[in-house]
Amino acid sequence: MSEHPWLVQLNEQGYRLTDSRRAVVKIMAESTHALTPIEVYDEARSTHPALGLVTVYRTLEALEGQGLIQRVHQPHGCQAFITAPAGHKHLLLCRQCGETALFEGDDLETLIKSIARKTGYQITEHWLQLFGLCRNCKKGSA
Amino acid sequence: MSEHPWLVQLNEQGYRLTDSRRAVVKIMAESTHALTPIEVYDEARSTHPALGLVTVYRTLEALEGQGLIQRVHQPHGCQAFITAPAGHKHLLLCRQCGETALFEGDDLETLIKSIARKTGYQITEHWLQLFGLCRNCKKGSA
DNA sequence: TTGAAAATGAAAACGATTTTCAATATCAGG
DNA sequence: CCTGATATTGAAAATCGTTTTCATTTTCAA
Repeated sequence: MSEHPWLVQLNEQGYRLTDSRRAVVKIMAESTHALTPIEVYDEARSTHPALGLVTVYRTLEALEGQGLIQRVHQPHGCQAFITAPAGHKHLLLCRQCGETALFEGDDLETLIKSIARKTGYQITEHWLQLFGLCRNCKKGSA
Repeated sequence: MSEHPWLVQLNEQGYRLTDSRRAVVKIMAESTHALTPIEVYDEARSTHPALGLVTVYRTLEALEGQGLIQRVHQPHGCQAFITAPAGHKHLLLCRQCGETALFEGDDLETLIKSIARKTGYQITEHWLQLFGLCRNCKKGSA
């Protein structure tokens, strides 16, 4: 049985591989939507009914620590997670169905440098996130 | 006694003016840092010791509803509020002292249009936030 | 001045997250 | 393949931030 790359990475970092972790990783790695701990819990129990919510929290924490998932901030709450993009990408979220898309955004360099000059701040990090309607939801609401 | 503009606005919207609201408004309107409900509570009680935390929550909710304050999202939490800027501005936060600065950022139009074209999303809102060190904290850590 | 209605603060309820802990599962070494 | 040290688990309890409930107080229009 060959393990998912995330499990391999966790294992290399000293984490043991358990069915609970496998169940959580499967759900998170395959989702195109941001999922809250409870949502992960509910979905993952279809594979592994004995799973506890506590373990979901702990596994999400480990995955976040490894940079494999990231927290998503939204107007309605900030508990949901998605797969972390490789490289520096920004997030685009559908307000209706929650689908996420990613885009490169480093045209920001110029803007950021100019802000740094104007404000005297040394800027170390930036968050850019867009909200809207995905292709599908756009049709539905037209 | 002439009231703070925020209180005038609340009053015009049908809210009654109370000492509790005056205390919360005073703290929020004068702060240059993002404040959590508990921080507002603690600071406001120096003026009005009888203040209850519940009333802080309710007043912050009213102020947010009026667009006078806004929630700030940070890596460590998303419960803090700051004065809402007039017009569309973006946020710059000092990671060390929490001081906030604002800047205009509508050079984003081009970027946003291009993302919309590429992804098929209809983009309705954007969040841009920068983190770094303010002029003062930069010195301290050098 | 008065009284209806809004607002208050204390306490209880609530939901999400964390901690505690005894039982279980993993996996390196024999 | 066993075995055992130890990481991991899930249930329950604890905790934290926030919301609701409710009897009392305050505001403000009449």
